[in-house]
Amino acid sequence: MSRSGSGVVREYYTITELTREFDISTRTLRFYEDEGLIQPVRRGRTRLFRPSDRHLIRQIMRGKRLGFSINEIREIIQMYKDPPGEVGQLKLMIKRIEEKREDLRQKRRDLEETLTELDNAEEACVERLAELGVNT
Amino acid sequence: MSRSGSGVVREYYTITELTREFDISTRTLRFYEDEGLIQPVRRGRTRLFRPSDRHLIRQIMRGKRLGFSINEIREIIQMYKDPPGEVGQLKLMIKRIEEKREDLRQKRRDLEETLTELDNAEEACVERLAELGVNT
DNA sequence: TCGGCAATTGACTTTTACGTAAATGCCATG
DNA sequence: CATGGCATTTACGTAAAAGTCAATTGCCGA
Repeated sequence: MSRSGSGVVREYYTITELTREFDISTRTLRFYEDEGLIQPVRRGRTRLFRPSDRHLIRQIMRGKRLGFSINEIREIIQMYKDPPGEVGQLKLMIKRIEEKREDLRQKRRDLEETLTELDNAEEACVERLAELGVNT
Repeated sequence: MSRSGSGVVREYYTITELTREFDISTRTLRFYEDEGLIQPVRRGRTRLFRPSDRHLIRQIMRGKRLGFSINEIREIIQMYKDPPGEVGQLKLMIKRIEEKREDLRQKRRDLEETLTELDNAEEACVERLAELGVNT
């Protein structure tokens, strides 16, 4: 049972569909292709994006929100891919993954600290409002 | 007891001390001053950074690691400051803080997802190593 | 007073991540 | 078959966030 046709999972997405879904421009998607982050197939000159491309775009957007550069995102995407066959490569990959995770853990610490400080700032505002006799 | 002099809390830091501590250039600190993020006092033309400036720089670096732009960092720093006196301003401030917190919560979700995927990627590598009969 | 080093200033350059415009292709529809 | 509507390619533009470089300038100890 191959489940091809008009099922839940689309075969292909057009570039405009994806620009709408992710709220980015066609220029940006073409840029990501130039950068080697995605490789949509072609029908003639027209790009056809598969679900795997769509998933990659999702990961790219996530990386962007976290403040990673295109190069860093490229590295992270590499890590998601199938592990290499050679032992040295595998060990290197594990090392890189561990580094990136340490990076993310630092970001998490930064994030929690910032959230805490914003908590305090908001509370100070609320208290100030209370002092002014404002019924929230 | 004013605790001035060679105590634990320094009165002033020089620009080079801070460039070493935070691993940034003097150009960068001057840039932040131009941008109004810090206001070191002057002795003659020389900048003297107080502990409060140092703390601000710490916050700036945190914001940078989280991928915030200079403008966003400026906004966040504003939020840490003393709350305004006027009710309308206070309510606006609270709204802005809540928005920024939502932003940070999104980042946290992105972060956890990315960490999870890197976990899986690393595990796949480790398994592959095991398959190859490598004793970790 | 002089040498030297640290700090400042200002101008110019660089990198990243796209935006924008112009010219053209492809194709369905009336 | 002309028209509209996306798509594509190529080329140049740009804003943010510094980096780099050169020319002072201030200050401190000998």
